[in-house]
Amino acid sequence: MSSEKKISQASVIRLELYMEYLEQLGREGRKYVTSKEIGESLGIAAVSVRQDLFGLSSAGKPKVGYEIEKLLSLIYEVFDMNKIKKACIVGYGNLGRALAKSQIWERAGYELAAIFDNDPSVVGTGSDGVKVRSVSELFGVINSEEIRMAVIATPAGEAQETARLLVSAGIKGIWNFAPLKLNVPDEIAVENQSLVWGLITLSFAMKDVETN
Amino acid sequence: MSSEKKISQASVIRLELYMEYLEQLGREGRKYVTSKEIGESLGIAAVSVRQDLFGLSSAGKPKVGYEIEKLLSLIYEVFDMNKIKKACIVGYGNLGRALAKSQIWERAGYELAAIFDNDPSVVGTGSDGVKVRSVSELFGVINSEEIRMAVIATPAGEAQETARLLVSAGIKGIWNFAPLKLNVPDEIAVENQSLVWGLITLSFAMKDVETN
DNA sequence: TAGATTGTTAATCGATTAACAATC
DNA sequence: TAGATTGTTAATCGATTAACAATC
Repeated sequence: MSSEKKISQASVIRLELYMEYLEQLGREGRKYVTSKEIGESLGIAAVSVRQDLFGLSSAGKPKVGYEIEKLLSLIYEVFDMNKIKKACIVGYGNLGRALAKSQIWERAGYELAAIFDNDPSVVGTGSDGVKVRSVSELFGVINSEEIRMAVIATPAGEAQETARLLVSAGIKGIWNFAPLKLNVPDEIAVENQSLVWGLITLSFAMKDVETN
Repeated sequence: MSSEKKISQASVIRLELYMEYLEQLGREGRKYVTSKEIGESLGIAAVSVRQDLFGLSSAGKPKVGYEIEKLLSLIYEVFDMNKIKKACIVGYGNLGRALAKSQIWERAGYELAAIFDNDPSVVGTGSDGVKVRSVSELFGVINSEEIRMAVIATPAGEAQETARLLVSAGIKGIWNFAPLKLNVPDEIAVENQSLVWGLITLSFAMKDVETN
Protein backbone atom coordinates (compact mmCIF):
# COMPACT_ATOMS: atom_id res chain seq x y z
CA MET A 1 0.00 0.00 0.00
CA SER A 2 2.77 2.42 0.86
CA SER A 3 4.42 3.65 -2.31
CA GLU A 4 7.02 5.54 -0.32
CA LYS A 5 10.59 5.59 -1.53
CA LYS A 6 13.29 4.44 0.79
CA ILE A 7 14.33 7.22 3.16
CA SER A 8 17.97 7.06 4.17
CA GLN A 9 19.27 7.62 7.68
CA ALA A 10 21.00 10.80 6.52
CA SER A 11 17.72 12.03 5.10
CA VAL A 12 15.94 11.37 8.41
CA ILE A 13 18.40 13.63 10.24
CA ARG A 14 17.84 16.38 7.67
CA LEU A 15 14.06 15.98 7.83
CA GLU A 16 14.27 16.61 11.58
CA LEU A 17 16.11 19.84 10.83
CA TYR A 18 13.55 20.84 8.21
CA MET A 19 10.74 20.15 10.68
CA GLU A 20 12.08 22.57 13.29
CA TYR A 21 12.81 25.17 10.66
CA LEU A 22 9.40 24.88 8.97
CA GLU A 23 7.63 25.18 12.31
CA GLN A 24 9.57 28.34 13.01
CA LEU A 25 8.58 29.80 9.63
CA GLY A 26 4.98 28.81 10.31
CA ARG A 27 5.02 30.68 13.61
CA GLU A 28 6.23 33.71 11.67
CA GLY A 29 3.15 33.43 9.46
CA ARG A 30 4.89 32.20 6.34
CA LYS A 31 2.93 29.98 3.93
CA TYR A 32 5.51 28.86 1.36
CA VAL A 33 9.23 28.22 1.30
CA THR A 34 11.63 27.20 -1.47
CA SER A 35 14.28 24.47 -1.34
CA LYS A 36 16.83 27.22 -1.86
CA GLU A 37 15.76 29.05 1.28
CA ILE A 38 15.62 25.91 3.41
CA GLY A 39 19.03 24.90 2.16
CA GLU A 40 20.68 28.23 2.80
CA SER A 41 19.22 28.50 6.28
CA LEU A 42 20.39 25.06 7.31
CA GLY A 43 23.64 24.75 5.41
CA ILE A 44 22.37 22.03 3.09
CA ALA A 45 22.46 22.03 -0.73
CA ALA A 46 19.08 22.98 -2.20
CA VAL A 47 19.19 19.90 -4.44
CA SER A 48 19.59 17.71 -1.36
CA VAL A 49 16.53 19.35 0.16
CA ARG A 50 14.57 18.61 -3.02
CA GLN A 51 15.73 15.01 -3.04
CA ASP A 52 14.69 14.57 0.59
CA LEU A 53 11.26 16.07 -0.11
CA PHE A 54 10.99 14.04 -3.30
CA GLY A 55 11.33 11.01 -1.00
CA LEU A 56 8.24 12.24 0.83
CA SER A 57 6.34 12.45 -2.48
CA SER A 58 5.96 16.06 -1.59
CA ALA A 59 4.01 18.36 -3.82
CA GLY A 60 5.82 21.64 -4.29
CA LYS A 61 4.82 24.20 -6.84
CA PRO A 62 7.39 25.36 -9.39
CA LYS A 63 8.26 29.00 -8.85
CA VAL A 64 6.30 29.17 -5.56
CA GLY A 65 8.00 26.51 -3.46
CA TYR A 66 6.58 24.14 -0.88
CA GLU A 67 3.49 24.78 1.22
CA ILE A 68 4.76 24.78 4.79
CA GLU A 69 1.68 23.26 6.42
CA LYS A 70 1.47 20.48 3.88
CA LEU A 71 5.16 19.70 4.18
CA LEU A 72 4.93 19.55 7.96
CA SER A 73 1.99 17.13 7.72
CA LEU A 74 4.06 14.83 5.53
CA ILE A 75 7.00 14.99 7.93
CA TYR A 76 4.80 14.33 11.00
CA GLU A 77 3.40 11.35 9.16
CA VAL A 78 6.82 9.96 8.30
CA PHE A 79 7.87 10.33 11.93
CA ASP A 80 4.65 8.74 13.15
CA MET A 81 4.02 11.77 15.35
CA ASN A 82 0.26 11.89 14.89
CA LYS A 83 -0.68 9.03 17.13
CA ILE A 84 0.15 8.67 20.81
CA LYS A 85 2.41 5.72 21.53
CA LYS A 86 3.28 4.32 24.96
CA ALA A 87 6.83 4.39 26.27
CA CYS A 88 8.60 3.23 29.42
CA ILE A 89 11.93 4.03 31.03
CA VAL A 90 14.15 1.44 32.69
CA GLY A 91 16.63 3.03 35.10
CA TYR A 92 15.70 5.99 37.25
CA GLY A 93 19.10 7.52 37.89
CA ASN A 94 20.12 11.05 36.94
CA LEU A 95 19.52 10.46 33.26
CA GLY A 96 16.27 8.55 33.72
CA ARG A 97 14.93 11.36 35.89
CA ALA A 98 15.94 14.03 33.39
CA LEU A 99 14.22 12.09 30.60
CA ALA A 100 11.10 11.48 32.67
CA LYS A 101 10.72 15.19 33.37
CA SER A 102 11.48 16.36 29.86
CA GLN A 103 8.99 17.46 27.25
CA ILE A 104 10.27 15.15 24.54
CA TRP A 105 7.42 12.67 25.02
CA GLU A 106 4.64 14.97 24.03
CA ARG A 107 6.74 16.46 21.27
CA ALA A 108 7.42 13.11 19.61
CA GLY A 109 3.98 11.63 20.19
CA TYR A 110 4.60 9.47 23.24
CA GLU A 111 2.95 8.94 26.58
CA LEU A 112 5.36 7.95 29.32
CA ALA A 113 3.39 5.02 30.70
CA ALA A 114 5.81 3.41 33.15
CA ILE A 115 9.18 3.72 34.88
CA PHE A 116 11.16 0.80 36.30
CA ASP A 117 14.15 0.60 38.61
CA ASN A 118 15.82 -2.03 40.74
CA ASP A 119 16.70 0.25 43.62
CA PRO A 120 14.09 -0.12 46.43
CA SER A 121 14.82 3.41 47.59
CA VAL A 122 13.45 4.95 44.39
CA VAL A 123 10.61 2.49 43.78
CA GLY A 124 7.39 4.28 44.69
CA THR A 125 8.74 7.74 43.98
CA GLY A 126 7.86 9.21 40.63
CA SER A 127 7.45 12.05 38.24
CA ASP A 128 4.25 13.74 37.12
CA GLY A 129 1.98 10.95 38.14
CA VAL A 130 4.15 8.14 36.79
CA LYS A 131 5.29 5.97 39.69
CA VAL A 132 8.56 4.09 39.64
CA ARG A 133 7.98 0.34 39.86
CA SER A 134 10.23 -2.59 40.56
CA VAL A 135 11.83 -4.26 37.55
CA SER A 136 10.09 -7.44 38.70
CA GLU A 137 6.86 -5.87 37.44
CA LEU A 138 8.35 -5.00 34.04
CA PHE A 139 7.13 -8.02 32.11
CA GLY A 140 3.57 -7.82 33.39
CA VAL A 141 3.16 -4.07 32.99
CA ILE A 142 4.59 -3.95 29.46
CA ASN A 143 2.24 -6.76 28.49
CA SER A 144 -0.91 -5.42 30.08
CA GLU A 145 -0.31 -1.82 29.05
CA GLU A 146 0.84 -2.89 25.58
CA ILE A 147 3.95 -0.73 25.72
CA ARG A 148 6.08 -1.17 22.61
CA MET A 149 8.95 1.24 23.18
CA ALA A 150 11.47 1.33 26.03
CA VAL A 151 14.37 3.52 27.12
CA ILE A 152 17.42 1.84 28.61
CA ALA A 153 18.91 4.31 31.09
CA THR A 154 20.42 1.68 33.37
CA PRO A 155 24.10 1.27 34.24
CA ALA A 156 25.96 -0.21 31.25
CA GLY A 157 26.43 -3.52 33.04
CA GLU A 158 22.68 -4.10 33.24
CA ALA A 159 21.80 -2.93 29.73
CA GLN A 160 22.09 -6.24 27.86
CA GLU A 161 20.05 -8.19 30.40
CA THR A 162 17.48 -5.38 30.44
CA ALA A 163 17.25 -5.52 26.64
CA ARG A 164 16.66 -9.27 26.73
CA LEU A 165 13.90 -8.84 29.29
CA LEU A 166 12.29 -6.00 27.33
CA VAL A 167 12.25 -7.99 24.12
CA SER A 168 10.74 -11.00 25.87
CA ALA A 169 8.01 -8.71 27.18
CA GLY A 170 7.11 -7.55 23.67
CA ILE A 171 9.06 -4.33 23.21
CA LYS A 172 9.70 -3.48 19.51
CA GLY A 173 11.97 -0.46 19.82
CA ILE A 174 14.75 0.41 22.28
CA TRP A 175 16.27 3.83 22.88
CA ASN A 176 19.60 2.82 24.32
CA PHE A 177 21.77 5.16 26.38
CA ALA A 178 24.29 2.49 27.40
CA PRO A 179 27.58 2.65 25.48
CA LEU A 180 27.48 -0.81 23.98
CA LYS A 181 25.95 -2.73 21.11
CA LEU A 182 22.81 -4.50 22.31
CA ASN A 183 22.37 -8.02 21.14
CA VAL A 184 18.70 -8.22 20.11
CA PRO A 185 16.76 -9.85 17.25
CA ASP A 186 16.97 -8.09 13.89
CA GLU A 187 13.36 -6.98 13.91
CA ILE A 188 13.85 -4.90 17.07
CA ALA A 189 14.70 -1.27 16.28
CA VAL A 190 17.55 0.11 18.40
CA GLU A 191 18.59 3.75 18.55
CA ASN A 192 21.87 4.29 20.39
CA GLN A 193 22.26 7.65 22.07
CA SER A 194 25.12 7.04 24.44
CA LEU A 195 26.16 10.36 25.89
CA VAL A 196 29.79 9.38 26.22
CA TRP A 197 29.97 8.46 22.54
CA GLY A 198 28.52 11.83 21.61
CA LEU A 199 31.15 13.53 23.72
CA ILE A 200 33.93 11.43 22.21
CA THR A 201 32.68 12.14 18.70
CA LEU A 202 32.97 15.85 19.46
CA SER A 203 36.51 15.37 20.80
CA PHE A 204 37.44 13.68 17.55
CA ALA A 205 35.96 16.51 15.50
CA MET A 206 37.79 19.12 17.57
CA LYS A 207 41.10 17.29 17.24
CA ASP A 208 40.49 16.95 13.49
CA VAL A 209 40.08 20.69 13.08
CA GLU A 210 43.23 21.47 15.07
CA THR A 211 45.34 19.06 13.05
CA ASN A 212 44.39 20.62 9.72
CA MET B 1 53.28 15.57 10.51
CA SER B 2 50.24 13.35 10.92
CA SER B 3 50.19 10.77 8.16
CA GLU B 4 46.78 9.56 9.25
CA LYS B 5 44.22 8.65 6.63
CA LYS B 6 40.88 10.37 6.70
CA ILE B 7 38.57 8.71 9.22
CA SER B 8 34.92 8.88 8.20
CA GLN B 9 32.08 9.69 10.57
CA ALA B 10 30.75 6.14 10.18
CA SER B 11 34.16 4.81 11.11
CA VAL B 12 34.24 6.97 14.27
CA ILE B 13 30.99 5.40 15.47
CA ARG B 14 32.38 1.93 14.86
CA LEU B 15 35.66 2.76 16.60
CA GLU B 16 33.64 3.71 19.68
CA LEU B 17 32.02 0.27 19.56
CA TYR B 18 35.40 -1.42 19.14
CA MET B 19 36.78 0.52 22.09
CA GLU B 20 34.12 -0.74 24.50
CA TYR B 21 34.43 -4.26 23.18
CA LEU B 22 38.23 -4.32 23.34
CA GLU B 23 38.19 -3.02 26.90
CA GLN B 24 35.81 -5.81 27.85
CA LEU B 25 38.11 -8.41 26.26
CA GLY B 26 41.04 -6.84 28.08
CA ARG B 27 39.26 -7.20 31.42
CA GLU B 28 38.78 -10.86 30.59
CA GLY B 29 42.54 -11.21 30.20
CA ARG B 30 42.63 -11.56 26.44
CA LYS B 31 45.73 -10.33 24.56
CA TYR B 32 44.79 -10.65 20.89
CA VAL B 33 41.61 -10.49 18.82
CA THR B 34 40.92 -10.97 15.10
CA SER B 35 38.85 -8.73 12.85
CA LYS B 36 36.54 -11.70 12.38
CA GLU B 37 35.81 -11.96 16.08
CA ILE B 38 35.28 -8.20 16.52
CA GLY B 39 32.99 -8.18 13.53
CA GLU B 40 30.88 -11.12 14.61
CA SER B 41 30.49 -9.75 18.14
CA LEU B 42 29.37 -6.34 16.95
CA GLY B 43 27.44 -7.21 13.80
CA ILE B 44 29.96 -5.56 11.48
CA ALA B 45 31.66 -7.14 8.47
CA ALA B 46 35.21 -8.25 9.29
CA VAL B 47 36.51 -6.39 6.24
CA SER B 48 34.93 -3.19 7.55
CA VAL B 49 36.73 -3.71 10.83
CA ARG B 50 40.01 -4.16 8.97
CA GLN B 51 39.42 -1.02 6.92
CA ASP B 52 38.68 0.98 10.06
CA LEU B 53 41.84 -0.28 11.76
CA PHE B 54 43.79 0.28 8.55
CA GLY B 55 42.73 3.91 8.92
CA LEU B 56 44.47 3.89 12.31
CA SER B 57 47.66 2.54 10.70
CA SER B 58 47.21 -0.32 13.07
CA ALA B 59 49.70 -3.13 13.17
CA GLY B 60 47.96 -6.48 13.34
CA LYS B 61 49.74 -9.75 12.89
CA PRO B 62 48.55 -12.14 10.16
CA LYS B 63 47.13 -15.27 11.68
CA VAL B 64 47.28 -13.86 15.24
CA GLY B 65 45.11 -10.79 14.98
CA TYR B 66 45.41 -7.42 16.69
CA GLU B 67 47.06 -6.79 20.04
CA ILE B 68 44.28 -5.45 22.22
CA GLU B 69 46.38 -3.07 24.33
CA LYS B 70 48.07 -1.59 21.29
CA LEU B 71 44.77 -1.15 19.46
CA LEU B 72 43.22 0.57 22.45
CA SER B 73 46.16 2.98 22.66
CA LEU B 74 45.64 3.93 19.03
CA ILE B 75 41.91 4.46 19.59
CA TYR B 76 42.47 6.55 22.74
CA GLU B 77 44.90 8.65 20.74
CA VAL B 78 42.44 9.18 17.89
CA PHE B 79 39.77 10.22 20.38
CA ASP B 80 42.20 12.52 22.20
CA MET B 81 41.38 10.75 25.45
CA ASN B 82 44.88 10.86 26.90
CA LYS B 83 44.97 14.49 27.91
CA ILE B 84 42.54 16.21 30.26
CA LYS B 85 40.54 18.93 28.53
CA LYS B 86 38.33 21.53 30.23
CA ALA B 87 34.59 21.63 29.60
CA CYS B 88 31.69 23.78 30.74
CA ILE B 89 27.93 23.36 30.78
CA VAL B 90 25.48 26.14 29.97
CA GLY B 91 21.99 25.43 31.32
CA TYR B 92 21.50 23.74 34.68
CA GLY B 93 18.04 22.25 34.21
CA ASN B 94 17.21 18.55 34.44
CA LEU B 95 19.53 17.63 31.59
CA GLY B 96 22.36 19.90 32.69
CA ARG B 97 22.21 18.41 36.18
CA ALA B 98 22.22 14.85 34.85
CA LEU B 99 25.23 15.64 32.68
CA ALA B 100 27.08 17.38 35.52
CA LYS B 101 26.67 14.36 37.76
CA SER B 102 27.53 11.77 35.15
CA GLN B 103 30.82 9.96 34.74
CA ILE B 104 31.23 10.80 31.08
CA TRP B 105 33.76 13.55 31.76
CA GLU B 106 36.41 11.37 33.25
CA ARG B 107 35.71 8.65 30.73
CA ALA B 108 36.25 10.91 27.72
CA GLY B 109 39.15 12.87 29.19
CA TYR B 110 37.42 16.02 30.39
CA GLU B 111 37.37 18.06 33.53
CA LEU B 112 34.07 19.82 34.13
CA ALA B 113 35.45 23.25 34.94
CA ALA B 114 32.36 25.46 35.05
CA ILE B 115 28.56 25.52 34.95
CA PHE B 116 26.48 28.54 33.93
CA ASP B 117 22.79 29.32 34.24
CA ASN B 118 20.61 32.42 34.04
CA ASP B 119 18.24 31.44 36.83
CA PRO B 120 19.25 33.20 40.07
CA SER B 121 17.68 30.41 42.09
CA VAL B 122 20.22 27.84 40.86
CA VAL B 123 23.26 30.13 40.73
CA GLY B 124 25.45 29.24 43.69
CA THR B 125 24.22 25.66 43.92
CA GLY B 126 26.41 23.04 42.34
CA SER B 127 27.58 19.54 41.80
CA ASP B 128 30.74 17.89 43.13
CA GLY B 129 32.54 21.10 43.86
CA VAL B 130 31.58 22.84 40.63
CA LYS B 131 29.47 25.88 41.48
CA VAL B 132 26.83 27.21 39.12
CA ARG B 133 27.63 30.76 38.01
CA SER B 134 25.65 33.44 36.28
CA VAL B 135 25.85 33.55 32.49
CA SER B 136 27.17 37.08 32.91
CA GLU B 137 30.43 35.49 34.08
CA LEU B 138 30.63 33.17 31.10
CA PHE B 139 32.93 35.22 28.91
CA GLY B 140 35.41 35.95 31.66
CA VAL B 141 35.57 32.44 33.07
CA ILE B 142 35.98 30.73 29.70
CA ASN B 143 38.78 33.11 28.90
CA SER B 144 40.65 32.91 32.16
CA GLU B 145 40.21 29.16 32.56
CA GLU B 146 40.97 28.57 28.89
CA ILE B 147 37.94 26.33 28.42
CA ARG B 148 37.57 25.23 24.80
CA MET B 149 34.51 22.95 24.90
CA ALA B 150 30.97 23.78 25.98
CA VAL B 151 27.69 21.94 26.36
CA ILE B 152 24.49 23.74 25.39
CA ALA B 153 21.75 22.38 27.66
CA THR B 154 19.65 25.53 27.64
CA PRO B 155 16.06 25.85 26.43
CA ALA B 156 16.00 25.76 22.62
CA GLY B 157 15.11 29.44 22.43
CA GLU B 158 18.36 30.44 24.08
CA ALA B 159 20.65 28.05 22.25
CA GLN B 160 21.63 30.24 19.30
CA GLU B 161 22.44 33.26 21.43
CA THR B 162 24.37 31.03 23.83
CA ALA B 163 26.37 29.62 20.92
CA ARG B 164 27.23 33.10 19.72
CA LEU B 165 28.42 34.07 23.18
CA LEU B 166 30.44 30.86 23.59
CA VAL B 167 32.22 31.36 20.27
CA SER B 168 33.03 34.95 21.10
CA ALA B 169 34.57 33.72 24.36
CA GLY B 170 36.89 31.32 22.52
CA ILE B 171 35.03 27.99 22.57
CA LYS B 172 36.12 25.65 19.73
CA GLY B 173 33.64 22.79 20.14
CA ILE B 174 29.95 22.71 21.12
CA TRP B 175 27.98 19.70 22.29
CA ASN B 176 24.49 20.85 21.42
CA PHE B 177 21.36 19.34 22.98
CA ALA B 178 18.96 21.91 21.50
CA PRO B 179 16.97 20.62 18.52
CA LEU B 180 18.13 23.14 15.97
CA LYS B 181 21.03 23.86 13.66
CA LEU B 182 23.41 26.29 15.34
CA ASN B 183 24.72 29.05 13.17
CA VAL B 184 28.44 29.20 14.01
CA PRO B 185 31.67 29.71 12.03
CA ASP B 186 32.86 26.70 10.02
CA GLU B 187 35.91 26.08 12.19
CA ILE B 188 33.77 25.46 15.29
CA ALA B 189 33.00 21.76 15.77
CA VAL B 190 29.35 21.07 16.66
CA GLU B 191 27.98 17.74 17.78
CA ASN B 192 24.19 17.65 17.90
CA GLN B 193 22.69 15.26 20.41
CA SER B 194 19.13 16.48 20.66
CA LEU B 195 17.18 13.97 22.71
CA VAL B 196 13.95 14.59 20.85
CA TRP B 197 15.64 13.90 17.50
CA GLY B 198 16.96 10.62 18.84
CA LEU B 199 13.49 9.66 19.95
CA ILE B 200 11.98 10.63 16.61
CA THR B 201 14.66 8.67 14.74
CA LEU B 202 13.63 5.62 16.74
CA SER B 203 9.97 6.21 15.92
CA PHE B 204 10.85 6.30 12.25
CA ALA B 205 12.81 3.05 12.50
CA MET B 206 9.96 1.34 14.33
CA LYS B 207 7.43 2.49 11.76
CA ASP B 208 9.74 1.32 9.00
CA VAL B 209 9.91 -2.18 10.44
CA GLU B 210 6.13 -2.38 10.84
CA THR B 211 5.52 -1.32 7.25
CA ASN B 212 7.77 -4.02 5.78
C1' DT C 1 55.29 -25.98 5.43
C1' DA C 2 50.29 -25.05 5.22
C1' DG C 3 46.75 -22.31 6.72
C1' DA C 4 44.77 -18.33 8.63
C1' DT C 5 44.64 -13.57 8.88
C1' DT C 6 46.21 -9.02 7.81
C1' DG C 7 47.00 -5.06 4.58
C1' DT C 8 45.61 -2.98 0.59
C1' DT C 9 43.83 -2.36 -4.08
C1' DA C 10 39.72 -2.97 -6.97
C1' DA C 11 34.72 -3.45 -7.54
C1' DT C 12 30.29 -2.51 -5.95
C1' DC C 13 26.84 -0.04 -3.79
C1' DG C 14 24.47 3.93 -2.07
C1' DA C 15 24.17 8.83 -1.29
C1' DT C 16 25.08 13.39 -2.96
C1' DT C 17 25.36 16.60 -6.60
C1' DA C 18 24.60 18.11 -11.38
C1' DA C 19 21.71 18.73 -15.17
C1' DC C 20 17.71 19.87 -17.29
C1' DA C 21 12.89 19.16 -18.86
C1' DA C 22 8.34 20.15 -16.96
C1' DT C 23 5.46 23.61 -15.17
C1' DC C 24 3.45 27.19 -12.51
C1' DT D 1 5.18 35.08 -22.03
C1' DA D 2 9.53 34.77 -19.45
C1' DG D 3 11.65 33.30 -15.50
C1' DA D 4 12.05 30.74 -11.41
C1' DT D 5 11.57 26.55 -9.18
C1' DT D 6 10.20 21.82 -8.85
C1' DG D 7 10.60 16.83 -10.11
C1' DT D 8 13.47 13.45 -11.71
C1' DT D 9 17.16 11.16 -14.26
C1' DA D 10 22.17 10.96 -14.86
C1' DA D 11 26.88 11.72 -13.14
C1' DT D 12 29.91 12.00 -9.43
C1' DC D 13 31.64 11.05 -5.10
C1' DG D 14 32.48 8.41 -1.01
C1' DA D 15 31.84 4.36 1.75
C1' DT D 16 31.32 -0.55 1.94
C1' DT D 17 32.42 -4.97 0.30
C1' DA D 18 35.18 -8.23 -2.44
C1' DA D 19 39.43 -10.07 -3.79
C1' DC D 20 43.82 -11.53 -3.10
C1' DA D 21 48.86 -11.03 -2.35
C1' DA D 22 51.83 -10.65 1.71
C1' DT D 23 53.12 -12.75 5.88
C1' DC D 24 53.25 -14.67 10.39
